[in-house]
Amino acid sequence: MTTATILLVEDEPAIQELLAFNVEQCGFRALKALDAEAAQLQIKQALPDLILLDWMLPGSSGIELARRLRADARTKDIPIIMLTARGDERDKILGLEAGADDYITKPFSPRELMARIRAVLRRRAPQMSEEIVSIGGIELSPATHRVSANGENIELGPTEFRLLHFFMTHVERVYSRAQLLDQVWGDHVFVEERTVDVHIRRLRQVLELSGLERLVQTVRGSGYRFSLQ
Amino acid sequence: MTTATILLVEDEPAIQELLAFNVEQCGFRALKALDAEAAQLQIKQALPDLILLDWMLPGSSGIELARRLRADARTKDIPIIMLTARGDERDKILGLEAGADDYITKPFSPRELMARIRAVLRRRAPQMSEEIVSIGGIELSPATHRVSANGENIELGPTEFRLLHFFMTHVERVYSRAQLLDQVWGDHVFVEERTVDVHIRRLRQVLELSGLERLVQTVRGSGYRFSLQ
DNA sequence: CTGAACTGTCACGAAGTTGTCATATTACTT
DNA sequence: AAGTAATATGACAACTTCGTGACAGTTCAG
Repeated sequence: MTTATILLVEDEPAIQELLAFNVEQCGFRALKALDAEAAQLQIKQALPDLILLDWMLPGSSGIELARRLRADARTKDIPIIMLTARGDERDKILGLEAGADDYITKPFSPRELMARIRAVLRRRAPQMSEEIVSIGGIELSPATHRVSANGENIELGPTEFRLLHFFMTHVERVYSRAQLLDQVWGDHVFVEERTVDVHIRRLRQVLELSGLERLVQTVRGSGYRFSLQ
Repeated sequence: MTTATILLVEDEPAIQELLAFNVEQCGFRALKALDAEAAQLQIKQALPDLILLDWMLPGSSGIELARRLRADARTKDIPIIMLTARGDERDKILGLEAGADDYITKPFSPRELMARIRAVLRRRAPQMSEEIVSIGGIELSPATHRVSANGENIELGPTEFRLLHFFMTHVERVYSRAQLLDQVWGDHVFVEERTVDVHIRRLRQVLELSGLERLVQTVRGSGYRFSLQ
């Protein structure tokens, strides 16, 4: 779950600051744009995960920007939440028509804003894989978050679960500690490479408890490999 | 099947009366609301089987109301037929997008209106029949809003009921707090994720009182799972 | 109006998880 | 066989996540 980037398009600096504060408070990264042109540049470069768009912008209107974004294949899937003045029904309708995902009327509480942001991001979030991975007597189901070896249930911590899932879908190949950190932990985390060793050990321990040995193999000087023999 | 209740949301009293007359003539029960606010109150209390909604309302628009209803888990399955002025294509498109099930243009014949009402009710019928869900000794009947475990009756609050219903129809799979909020509370309900924990606890409490344990399981770091094992 | 039922939020402690280190063990080289 | 580099392991403190009881705001029937 990498931190989502949110672009704030708002011409009033004071409000923009407020938004940025709230957004960052909740652990998101905030980008800022004061008008539609600046916004478009930012969007092309940074491809934010969500756009918070004030409907009343100087020059090119917010609705215009929304239309343009929806027309471009690269940006048409970026969700938009629009900020509108209270009770401006026409704007709401036009906005939703132009492809906004949700709207919020000023003034709004930080809590409501955050709730809507999370709701929209959640709705866009990719579905978790439904597919059951099965290999060498081990069965792993991401949807139910269960692992079994020869029918017996296995208990795994979150990290060991992800690690095993990765290995089961990348059999036979050797991965360095750095690669495993990228793939299983995420490429943004700062963690000692040796930490991988520890989790490999924990995974081995649980697997051996179920009579499965030598599945995770050490390749001295290179990394680890998941293999059936 | 009990007589269906139909809510008429129409600001023009004369037209509302006409609608009520026609509806009641056909053996349905008619509720009335003159604006969106009154409508929302009625809906929450009476849970009508169908809503006949004029698109042009004073204050908060019909589209607004429709969206709100669709966002709330309790009301999202209530069918909506919208009344539009002749040939207002934009409204039709928006209306269907917002979740209306059908539309009818003014002026309309009573016969046409009734035909559409019956059609929509019929279409929803299979869902309304709400077969009893039964699993692992628990029986849940959406129609009567009752739950029993091994024959013994169980008392559940509305939210716990919906939560259990969802779990019973989605066994084994793990759901995050966010997903449960979407599915059980509704998309646009803004509630802290931890609130889910509290309702899970309340549900567990009641179930354990009936000798059913470990049905709702915690999957640390991921969410919750309903499972018989 | 009053009391009961229900809901959402919070604070706190309990329980589980994680990253890191020190030390032991192993594998390889010479 | 000894020396050295790489890996395994056990311990542990910091950190997250979860369970739980309390509580205040609402709704609603009587």
